[in-house]
Amino acid sequence: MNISAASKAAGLSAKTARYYADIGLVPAPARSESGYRSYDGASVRKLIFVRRAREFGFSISECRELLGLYEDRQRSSADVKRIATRRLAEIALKQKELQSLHDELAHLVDACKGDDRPDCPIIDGLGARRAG
Amino acid sequence: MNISAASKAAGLSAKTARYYADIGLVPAPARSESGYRSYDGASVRKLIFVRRAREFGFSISECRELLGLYEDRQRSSADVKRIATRRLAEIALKQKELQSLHDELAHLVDACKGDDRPDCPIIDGLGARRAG
DNA sequence: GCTTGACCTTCCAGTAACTGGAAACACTAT
DNA sequence: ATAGTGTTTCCAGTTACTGGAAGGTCAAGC
Repeated sequence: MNISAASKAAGLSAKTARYYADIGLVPAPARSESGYRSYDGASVRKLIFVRRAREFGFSISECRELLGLYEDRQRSSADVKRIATRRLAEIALKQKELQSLHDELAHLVDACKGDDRPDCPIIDGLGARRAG
Repeated sequence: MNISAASKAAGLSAKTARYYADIGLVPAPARSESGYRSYDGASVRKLIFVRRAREFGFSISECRELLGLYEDRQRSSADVKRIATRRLAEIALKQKELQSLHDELAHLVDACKGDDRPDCPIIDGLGARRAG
């Protein structure tokens, strides 16, 4: 399996698959006689694993950790759960931030007439406050 | 007002204030005889405006646009509202994505016993799916 | 006058996670 | 033989800064 087929099967671009091997996130695949990368089922499964983990917002470094656990027959599910729980908390925090952002901006947008006059609560609201 | 005082008043680091002038987001401040940057009230207000806009998640390029409108006595509030509304839609989308991410990950975390055995629904859930 | 320390300057490099593109080689089909 | 696509490496660019080095400036204290 060449890199196009493999990355396509994993839902990644060839560039990204190459990149993941370059940075040592996944093992470097075998090479054909002419130097083409050659992927097997196991390598594709790892790429899928990484893609999914990235979609969940895990950083490359966390993906490295998770992939280590993915391959470790001796792993404890507690280790995995710890990482995922931390990530879950980050998501929850981001959600809260996004919510207050949304509310505040929606409030400004609501207050703005959106006509051809210059008076604009959005502009005023953006310039209003000092550091804090 | 030297750069420390100005950036502090605006809630930014000196590095960032320098950076904003370097990329032409805000006008380059005047210089003292010895070459120190010298900020006045108007420059500080612009820095505040940019900080607030950045906090709202507007990109540098959008900040450029907004700052243009901020300074434009002929602006129409409709122009501002258009940009803010677009941003609001992006936030709403991000919120939805984050929500489904949260639900999916929370589901996996719930299903994981978190003990010292290797069986782990989180790992399984990450590796499970093909591209899509 | 001199030193100390805080502040300022410029410039270069690095961050995260890729993405785009150039130049050259490989493979497949006609 | 040639065209077209796929692959290789390598370098640069993206976003929005941040860190750090090397050196100039300023105010205070002795």
